Amino acid sequence: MSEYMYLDNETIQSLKYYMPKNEILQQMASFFSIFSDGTRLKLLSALSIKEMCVNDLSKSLSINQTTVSHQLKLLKQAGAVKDKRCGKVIYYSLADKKINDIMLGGVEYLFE
Amino acid sequence: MSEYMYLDNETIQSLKYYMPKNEILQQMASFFSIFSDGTRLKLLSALSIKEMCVNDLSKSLSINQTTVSHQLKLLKQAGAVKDKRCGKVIYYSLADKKINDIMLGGVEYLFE
DNA sequence: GATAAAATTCGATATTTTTTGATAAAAATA
DNA sequence: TATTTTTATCAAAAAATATCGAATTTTATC
Repeated sequence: MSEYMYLDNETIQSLKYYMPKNEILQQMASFFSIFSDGTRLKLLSALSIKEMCVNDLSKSLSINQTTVSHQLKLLKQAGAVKDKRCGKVIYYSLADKKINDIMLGGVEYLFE
Repeated sequence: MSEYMYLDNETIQSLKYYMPKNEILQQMASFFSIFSDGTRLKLLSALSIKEMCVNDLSKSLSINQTTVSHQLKLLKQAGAVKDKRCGKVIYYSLADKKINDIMLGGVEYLFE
């Protein structure tokens, strides 16, 4: 059994040149993992309607406050949301309209 | 402390009408989880170049053959890849060009 | 039918993720 | 300053995932 079974040389060269490097693949995986959890998608969907504080997100979406805080932290680290403090309240919002576009891309693939 | 803190009625109505239902959010999460793993992204990237069989993917990408098979199964269940048997070989390929577009969307968000 | 090649399933393990209660920290207010 | 409100952190339990060797299944070929 040779190293490759059915791959032609041209494809092997293509793989060599066009495959993203492991580090890039890891960054992509981290980015998409943002959207791979229902709780986070729920938070992002809500924030696409209006900026909100932790407690209102928790109450309106029926998610434990600690969980909301934790997931918002992940979302912020990933650059998907930003925050703004007004007195004792911290308002969260989508960091970029593209975040919503990516979610819509998923909906489109699934339901169209 | 009232049920909501700073949410106005208009936003509460918007949430009621525009928030995706939990089942939809779960389906979206499942879909995006496809792209949330480096190994799967590597497989999808390779398949975006050319259809390939399990063994060639394993050899060319240096991923354990069992792992390749396992992840391809997940990718197939999620509708991201399709397969085609030719004799004893099963060729895998992207199910839809959109799968590649979504990966490119991630690259774009990260690096542009 | 026997053998070999290719892919899948199974089972065990290790790792990561998610969730949550308790608690702490930050800011406003009395 | 003491208290209340709002959010974040910590630690632990629960759940989900990824990987890989061994065994099994499927198909082709001899």
